Amino acid sequence: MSTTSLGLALLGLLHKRPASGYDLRKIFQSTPMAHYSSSPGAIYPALRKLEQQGLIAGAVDHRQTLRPRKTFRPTRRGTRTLEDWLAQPVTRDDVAFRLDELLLRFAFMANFPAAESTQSFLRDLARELAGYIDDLQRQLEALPLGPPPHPRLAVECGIESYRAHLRWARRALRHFELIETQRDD
Amino acid sequence: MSTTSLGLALLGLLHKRPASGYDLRKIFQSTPMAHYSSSPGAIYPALRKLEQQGLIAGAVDHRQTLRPRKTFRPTRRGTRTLEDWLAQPVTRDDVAFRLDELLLRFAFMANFPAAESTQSFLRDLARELAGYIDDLQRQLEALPLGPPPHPRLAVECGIESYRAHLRWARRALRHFELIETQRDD
DNA sequence: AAAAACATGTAAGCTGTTACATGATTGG
DNA sequence: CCAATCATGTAACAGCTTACATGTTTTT
Repeated sequence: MSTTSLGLALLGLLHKRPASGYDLRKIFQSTPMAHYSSSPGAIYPALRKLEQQGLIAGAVDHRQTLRPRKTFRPTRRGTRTLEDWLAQPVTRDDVAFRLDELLLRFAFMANFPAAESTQSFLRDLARELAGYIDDLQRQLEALPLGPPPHPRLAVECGIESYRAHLRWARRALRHFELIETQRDD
Repeated sequence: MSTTSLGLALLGLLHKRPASGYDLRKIFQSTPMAHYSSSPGAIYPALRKLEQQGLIAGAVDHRQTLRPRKTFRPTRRGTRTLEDWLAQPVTRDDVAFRLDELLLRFAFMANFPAAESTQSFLRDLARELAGYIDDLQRQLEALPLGPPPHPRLAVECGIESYRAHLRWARRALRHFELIETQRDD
């Protein structure tokens, strides 16, 4: 029943712009979204499943071409599913295991400008990132001082990557807060 | 035929210390290696496959307990497979899609102190990270200036994360170079 | 003695990969 | 017209998740 990560990615793209399976594959190949598979064996079945769930609807283009070209767009239920996903709380597990998916959610919020959800998302994200960094720091302290230095260095790499994400989240939050005060003028 | 990512992770852990399936699951649950699944349905079949490939060998402990406890350790072929993996060149694709796996490789190099491979690994890693950051920068420049700012911010998040990795790799490299000169004294 | 945790596994089902198939359109 | 590329898929298979099964040791 539930919608997979790939399904939500497809739903988000289709909400921005209706597209065919081939269009979507090209997007996955050519943009930073390349982390999702562009293989036909993944995308076409995922589209069919979304259609069966009533989250997207396909319309066939007959104009000017013999070969039909099927263009998909989200149904109202699909849009609601997408909004629900974007509004999910940010958990520690999301931060630890699905950071990419969180960034994807953030990117898709661009198409729902009404909500102030972007700011609360970034606040929650910053809070969970800070908490997870503390966890990692504690794991680091528990490690032997070596040699070899590799285990400590590997954990330090993770910590620094998460710190970079935290700095980014705080900067992005300031950016949106600034925009808001400007708009109030 | 080929060995999966999980298989290599298991092989690396068993090279450090022979262990049973349950031991390995606990490691995956309790350490920064938690990104790999700790589900029995993943680990036990993976161990059996490694055994069938002749990369690990299981020995049954009968002492003091009715229920046998099967402890695995790598065979010579398994150790060679592990070494081959650690010695693989670092590619752009590794950096873009399998950064976690690269970090795992780095961590396992702790158990092969003979090789100076750690340093060449870090040099290659830094080079590929720098190249990939350039790619992302170009993708960023190709994006519209918005609003909404989300797409650009998302790409910037990726860039900053990769920059953090690059700084780490350079620092780690200096660390090993320093150790080497100290040892030469 | 009962409950909890230890330890090892299996089965069903889903997702994604790789490789292939098929016809349509476009460029030389 | 032939080749390449566009566009849409299918089939076989591998791997993982979830849920369950089973017996053992330890704790209460």
